[in-house]
Amino acid sequence: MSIYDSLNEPQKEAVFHTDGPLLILAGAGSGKTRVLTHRIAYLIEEKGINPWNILAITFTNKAAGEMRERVDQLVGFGSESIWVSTFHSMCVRILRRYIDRLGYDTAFTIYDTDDQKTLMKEVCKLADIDTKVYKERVILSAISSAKNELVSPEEFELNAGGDYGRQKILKAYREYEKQMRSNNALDFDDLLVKTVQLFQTQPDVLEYYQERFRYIMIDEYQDTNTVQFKLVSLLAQKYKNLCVVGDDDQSIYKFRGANIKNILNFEQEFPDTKVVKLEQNYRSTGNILNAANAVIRNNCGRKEKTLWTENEEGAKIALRQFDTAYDEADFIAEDIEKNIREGGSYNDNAILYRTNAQSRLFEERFVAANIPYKIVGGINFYARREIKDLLAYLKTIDNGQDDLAVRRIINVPKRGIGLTTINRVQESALERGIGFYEALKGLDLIPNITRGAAKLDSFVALIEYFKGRARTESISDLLQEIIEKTGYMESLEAEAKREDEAHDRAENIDELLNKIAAYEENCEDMGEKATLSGFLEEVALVADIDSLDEEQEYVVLMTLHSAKGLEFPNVYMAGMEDGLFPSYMTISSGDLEEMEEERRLCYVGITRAEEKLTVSCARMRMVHGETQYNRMSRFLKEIPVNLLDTGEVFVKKAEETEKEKTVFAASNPYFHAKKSFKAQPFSVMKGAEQFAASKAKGLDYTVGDRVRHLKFGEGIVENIAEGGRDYEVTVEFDTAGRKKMFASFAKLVKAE
DNA sequence: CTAGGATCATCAATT
DNA sequence: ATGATCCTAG
Repeated sequence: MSIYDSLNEPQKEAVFHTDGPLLILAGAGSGKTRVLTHRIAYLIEEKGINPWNILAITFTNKAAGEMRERVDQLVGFGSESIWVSTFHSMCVRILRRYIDRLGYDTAFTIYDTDDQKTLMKEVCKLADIDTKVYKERVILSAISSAKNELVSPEEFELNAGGDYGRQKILKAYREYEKQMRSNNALDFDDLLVKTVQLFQTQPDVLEYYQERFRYIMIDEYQDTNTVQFKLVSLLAQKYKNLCVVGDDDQSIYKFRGANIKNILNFEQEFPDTKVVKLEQNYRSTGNILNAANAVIRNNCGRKEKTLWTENEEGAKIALRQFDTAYDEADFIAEDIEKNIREGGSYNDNAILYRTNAQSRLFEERFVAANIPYKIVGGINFYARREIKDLLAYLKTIDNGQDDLAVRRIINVPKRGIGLTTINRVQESALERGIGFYEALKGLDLIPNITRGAAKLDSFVALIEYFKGRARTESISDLLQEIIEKTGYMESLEAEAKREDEAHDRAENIDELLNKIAAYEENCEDMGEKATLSGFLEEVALVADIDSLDEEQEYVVLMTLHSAKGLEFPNVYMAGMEDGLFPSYMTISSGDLEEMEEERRLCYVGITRAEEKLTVSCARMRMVHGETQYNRMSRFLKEIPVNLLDTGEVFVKKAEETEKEKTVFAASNPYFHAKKSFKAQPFSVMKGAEQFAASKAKGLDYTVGDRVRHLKFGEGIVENIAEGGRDYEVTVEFDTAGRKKMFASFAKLVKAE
């Protein structure tokens, strides 16, 4: 009896195929983690591979930890020398060792999204870019896509051509790179890009890692992007022992640059690839699986496969529609309480939603009902103000080159150092080509600093003092001292606007101290030295999901994206409404591929459920402070009715919806209400469906056109929605504001 | 020059 | 509803 007997045939095939490229197409819940861990065990035990030569890449740190644990259980030894990590952590480890070859200091700092935005603001000022026209976010995402596609500023220039907007972005890209370099900082994308650059320019480094990683495994391969693919192919080039596991139906990170072609074209990229399909699902009941299959079937660009299961049919999928989002939250809270009364435990339940904002309603209900819960995602712990402030102190002490960090804390807590003074220092630093902190140390060289000088001096003295302490104290003690010496807690009290705010923030700081202590302890266990930079690096790469603990008794709330790779006995998918999921952006863009990505997300959600799935929607909800009226999500209509339990009240309505859609729509009081599509002249023009619809009816105007109304004057058509026997037209009038009207009554005329 | 208050825009998903 | 920018008083 060996550990491999419990595997099914295709699983065994995958485990025993150890040499050469291997593509495992693993449907949801088909036991891919089992395959990966058994494969590692097989490599070590049966093939005598040194664990040291194995690299496994997972999507989250949490998954990495679990994989190590499970290998440990199988093999009993050696798992600690397997390199299991995420792409980003792997790159950091490599870069800490070799990035000096690319002209960076190995003590580089990692910028998160907030830092990037702050820096971009700066960049736009320097490059004379109007952030009203080119938003920082937009520029940053353009740069990020460029990096993800391995497009350098030089190549970007070649592609930009004469396009004015592209030229602006190019300018920002150049300046951004320059600033990043002088701050000795890398953003998330850089971690990957620089590693690829390192491998491409330093053959000896590449050779070293190729030798080291003779067997490579990659999980969630469908969500890798172009850089990651490049990285992997460089590493695997020599031995070609590359095993990737993925499911094209679960690719949900296209917006982040994930390239589905990486999986669809794997066989072309790596000739002689063995392909194994895992189609037996062990996770979900028959009904849940059938619903998932029915939904995903509506997508075109996918590898054909159908999941099947030997599990029993199980309960039907509960579909509930409510008048308001409050009712929805009430129902779910009550339903969970009911489950608990019947002997269930909190951590069997998960609530999944499309946007983080939806968590608030549930949070309120749960607090009121005394239900323990944990919200994953939202504002990252390390993105909170108080945490970022304190980390900025640590960064300043650790790496004086990080201007952003220094500027963040120079007046926090308030020291009477204002913007003007900071700008003077900045200018002087720029002129002399040195860092901000360096400039601070040579104050006397800066003109026009008179009143501020004393304050700046004492700030520098404070930091220098801390630097001295950092050499002898532990990180925890250092942070404690920073908090005391700066009077940070007192300033929190003074700044707090809300009752409890200071208290909440203080709790977060305690949590930070705990995390530092845990890090120091962990280092001790591993026999490594706990360093400030080590801690800062760990901090930069943790995702909220990493803190999820299955043993803890709480209901988990998170976005559908975060739920990837997890499973729960009882799952609620909330807010299943057109406009929320799929989102307005997707609907109004008319982009088929985007819609398919949303559908995949829905598929991911459904397949998280083991025993019971509840899908729910509300007719009315507040979004961004205004009331929206939404219809049931189109994805729900793709689930066959015989798999659904619609509840007594709802049954009638569901039938009506099916048979007499128009009548139902017209009699629905909410139908006439406002559906606010925001004005999006460019994307709306692409709205092919809407365009076709309005044309078909013979309206002589369409979205984006200027029209004239008898009473309201001229305006722009923002939206044309089909409903009942008429079209509902939304017009933004120049003088009368936004109005919604029926086309047959409004008598709108196209104006030119 | 700095701090505090008022006004204004923005608002998917994540390492 | 929340965070950034503008404006004014000290």
